[in-house]
Amino acid sequence: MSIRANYDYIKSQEKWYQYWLDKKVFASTPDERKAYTIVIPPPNVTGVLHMGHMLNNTLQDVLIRKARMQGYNACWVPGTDHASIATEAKVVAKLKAEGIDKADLSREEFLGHAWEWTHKHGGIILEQLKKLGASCDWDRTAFTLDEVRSESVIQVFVDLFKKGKVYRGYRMVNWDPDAKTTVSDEEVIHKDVNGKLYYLKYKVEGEEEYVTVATVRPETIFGDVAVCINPNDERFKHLKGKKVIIPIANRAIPILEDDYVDIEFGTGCLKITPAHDVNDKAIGERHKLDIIDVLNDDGTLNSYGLQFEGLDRFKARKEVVKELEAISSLDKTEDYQNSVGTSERTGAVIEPRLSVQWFLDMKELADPALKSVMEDEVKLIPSKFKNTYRHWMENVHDWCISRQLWWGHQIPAWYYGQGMEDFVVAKNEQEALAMAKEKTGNENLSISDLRQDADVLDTWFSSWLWPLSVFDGIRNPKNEDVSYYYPTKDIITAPEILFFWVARMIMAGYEYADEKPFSNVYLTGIVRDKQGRKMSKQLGNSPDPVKLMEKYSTDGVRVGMLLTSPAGNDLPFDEELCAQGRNFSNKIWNAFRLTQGWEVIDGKPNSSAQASIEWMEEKFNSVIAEVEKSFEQYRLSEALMTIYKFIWDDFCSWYLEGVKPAYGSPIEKETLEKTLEFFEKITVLIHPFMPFISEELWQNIGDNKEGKTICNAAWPELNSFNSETLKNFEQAQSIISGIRNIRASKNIPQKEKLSLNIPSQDSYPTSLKDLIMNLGNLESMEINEEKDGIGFTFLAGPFEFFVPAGDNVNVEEEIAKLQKDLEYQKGFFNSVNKKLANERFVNNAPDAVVNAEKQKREDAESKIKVLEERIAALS
RNA sequence: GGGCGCUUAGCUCAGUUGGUUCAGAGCACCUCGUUUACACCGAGGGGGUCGGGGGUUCGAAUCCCUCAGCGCCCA
Repeated sequence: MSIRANYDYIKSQEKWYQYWLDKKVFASTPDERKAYTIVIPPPNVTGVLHMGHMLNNTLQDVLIRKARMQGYNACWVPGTDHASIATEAKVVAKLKAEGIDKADLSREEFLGHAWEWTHKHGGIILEQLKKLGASCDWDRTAFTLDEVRSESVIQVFVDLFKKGKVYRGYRMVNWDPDAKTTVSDEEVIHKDVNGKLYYLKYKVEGEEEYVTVATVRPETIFGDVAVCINPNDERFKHLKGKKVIIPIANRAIPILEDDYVDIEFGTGCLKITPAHDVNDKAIGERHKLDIIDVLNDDGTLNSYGLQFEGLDRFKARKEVVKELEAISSLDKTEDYQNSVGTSERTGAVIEPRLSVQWFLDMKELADPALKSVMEDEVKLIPSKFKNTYRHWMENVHDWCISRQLWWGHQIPAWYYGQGMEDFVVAKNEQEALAMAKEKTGNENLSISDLRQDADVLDTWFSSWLWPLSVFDGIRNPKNEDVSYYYPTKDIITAPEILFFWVARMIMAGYEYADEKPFSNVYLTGIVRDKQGRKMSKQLGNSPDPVKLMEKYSTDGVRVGMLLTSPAGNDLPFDEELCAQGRNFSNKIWNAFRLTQGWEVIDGKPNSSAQASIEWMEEKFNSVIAEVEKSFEQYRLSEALMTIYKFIWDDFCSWYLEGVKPAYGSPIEKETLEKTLEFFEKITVLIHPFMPFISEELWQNIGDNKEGKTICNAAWPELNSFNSETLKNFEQAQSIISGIRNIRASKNIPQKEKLSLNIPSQDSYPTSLKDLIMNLGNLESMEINEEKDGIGFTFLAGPFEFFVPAGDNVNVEEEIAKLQKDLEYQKGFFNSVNKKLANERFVNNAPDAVVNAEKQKREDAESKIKVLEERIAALS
């Protein structure tokens, strides 16, 4: 292979991804192995990759690649979401730009445009996922609006209707006047805004008196049907049974009494507008009041708004206030902070509106879904989300599932008359006709008498079936795939859609498979910019992940994102992180380069190399143990950091330096073989995180790689390790560091060989002598307690080492340094001593703790002695 | 308004049941180095009264109370 000083990642990435596709490495079919399944959170079909996807899909890829190497039958199912409201909005905007108005199109024509748009943009995001190395089983790519998924959705709707859980109701819903559709409670974002509270005067009919009501929405006075007071309110007793006149409208409405009215709040007098407020509607029902809706679909006032008809509600508000002022019906205006619901999708202010919609009764569905999370049958990671989850599930509302859109699954309900109950729900037209005939007893009904509901279902009504529907488990329960792959293992998603999606998938899982959909829910954070702002298209603060991958390599960006993203925490993104990832990649590349540049001779490892090899065996196993522990807890950042430090510090800085032959000298064959063996294991270790460079190197280590891939290489097994070996090596490391420290602080050149006097045979592991001499660049290392000469001392463990150093020594400086050290040790000794003198400590603390303190005291004592002797010798 | 969570080095975060290894890691920073894999580098180093106050305990970053600031969810 060519050995460039920098890794050529662009070529490598293309080459290996294609290789994996050609070899069908990611394809999965049921077999005798255990399955490890992840279904992708389907991105919007017409979307493009953003940083959130990058993070989310890298995490999935790490998990699935590791599982694959561990011998599981790993299956990561990709797919896309039709994203009803978002896609329809995009298509409408696109048509508008071309001068076409949606209202002028038939449903079929519009859907034609929508499909065209989908086909044009649909593949983009999946191709981008390939660029980031996603090891999905592409043969299984699913779409929420394809045939299998659509039929599944319809089947579930029909089934839930039969079970009485899906129903049609005239209810207050959240109306998005921009998209002209309802949205679910979960899609409404409440924002605090500074508004005004208007005090309006309503004249009492036949009297010269006025009552004052406070409202934030004066434009709704046209929908008023009553004014309400608390029955216990003494101030208004005399008005009972009278009527008031709505200003401008000049319509008389009754004064009613209801406990709901808070005597303390506002004026104690409440206007009742059942069409535009949930609470008003409840009062209206109690008093059997009319409902007057004053708004059109698009948020403008209708004919009830009289001269304000056609004005948008906010414009109308201003005009109405002006008019009220002009006719002296405005008492006063106050600043008022209130909460306003806005649409998650369009940002429009949501209007509460009464209309006939389809709902799903959630109560029974929620029970098993709540239980499974509370009992960790389905684990939330991090678990702090359990509380939020429980709160939501215990207060779950019925789900409004109909949307006044065309792009989506059309509701399978057919109407045959004008009555509220004149409809049937069926899988298709034929069945509907048969049912309608039976229901009406009218055998003469024909298809043309049926009219299908024009609305489509909420997008989440298809996504909630995803873990089952991707395996066709709704239409064909117990089919081979679903039996094998379901329940899936992990789902990786953002906390924002915990309720939209995760909770509902759990419900659907229990309802349709009698089993949880996944075992672990890994909740990622939000990717933010340096100023902590959420990355968004509008702000333009989101880097293009594809460009980043081109600049820093895919592996580099993956590492950069993973290094700083513990589950549930936001990720303050910084390009520097990608640079760190790229640097790491380059470090590994060059370590490999080193191993390829040596001349090789037959032979056994020299003593320094032998010591390094023995240590590396144990170190590797201890690292595996640590990594495995992190993975168990889904602490992927931690696992990666452990590997990062292991490779950079332990393998490159210590091991390779330990086995590296002197310049120009050859390496023993066995040492090189061992080294490459370790290297191969290291490529395996980093593969889940850095799929490309690991494959590139793995292919070049050892023989018989023809046609094979690291993707299927065995993940290292968990072995025990000898901690004595590790401890000995650490002692050698601190001796070497001591020597290096002296060199650095005394300006002794790296090349100048030094001698080392060691206090005793026990002060260091003898098998590591040559390693110490090698890495410390020593010419001799002798047991010699004589430290009276001129030189420097340092402590490694409890032992004192001495470096004779002739001319380099500044005696006064040295004594001052030793004095400072001595003072510290004395202080430390005193504090430990004080602790041990405390009877209550000695009596209450566990023996291990007390003994440790005693050991500390002993060590300090001997250090003090050593330092004092040394000072005396120098003085 | 109700509920939940967070506050540890300049930044991002670890810190399991209070006690060996408890004040840590990575990055950033400083010093030195044109060494023979890598300057996308090496060796070495500095930096925190663990948000404030109080309490429990022989002992608190860790448990309790309280105050302050921040964030999330719900209405």
